[in-house]
Amino acid sequence: MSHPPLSESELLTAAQALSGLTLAQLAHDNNIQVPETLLRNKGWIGNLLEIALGAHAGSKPMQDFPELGIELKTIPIDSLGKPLETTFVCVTPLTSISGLQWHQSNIANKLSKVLWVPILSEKKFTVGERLIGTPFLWQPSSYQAHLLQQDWEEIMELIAMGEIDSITGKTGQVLQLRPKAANSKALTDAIGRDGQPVKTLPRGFYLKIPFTHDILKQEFGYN
DNA sequence: CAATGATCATAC
DNA sequence: GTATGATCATTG
Repeated sequence: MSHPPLSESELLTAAQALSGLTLAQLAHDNNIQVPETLLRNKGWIGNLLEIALGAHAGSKPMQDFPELGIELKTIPIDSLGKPLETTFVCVTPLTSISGLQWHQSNIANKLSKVLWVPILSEKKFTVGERLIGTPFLWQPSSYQAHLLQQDWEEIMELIAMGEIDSITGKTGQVLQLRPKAANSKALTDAIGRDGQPVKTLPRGFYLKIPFTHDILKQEFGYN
């Protein structure tokens, strides 16, 4: 598919039609070469699915399918359906954040509706051998939304108070703040302990594995 | 061996 | 550098 889907059902149907395909098959269908490893192609799977589903290509801070209000996320899983990695959501704003509310944040918008595409990515598989699982649409339950908002507010409060360096990957129940940069020497503006401008490592919001695991269990059940 | 911290490619 | 797509790899 080279055009954007016109409706939610069209998108879901197109995505589910990919279920069972290997990444090599999908890559071939889209005239894309399969890398031997993801070491230098970390976003390859996500990009492949974007192309296959006609997602809005671009580097703007918005959903993949803005007209449908849907964000596309691939998620690597093992044979038991457990996520193998955390899920990156978006870059975290570190300045001009006073008064920013959860409901107007980029992360809340992106997580308001997600098309999850599980990829069976066990280590014994080459990239091309990995299998596309069953895609499904998800919207956070009131409880999940509450957990996300709580973590977001805790983290953003610390950032606003100039305590970003006290935040680690352990902060938060379902959401975490971690580096999101080219390397550990990258610098961006943030708020210092006395409210003064300081330089720090760019950060991003990630969904912790137990949280995304729960989403998958909720969809597919245990076992 | 899970989880946190570090890193890779690309467009602009 | 920022924003897109994430996974790598060292640490505990």
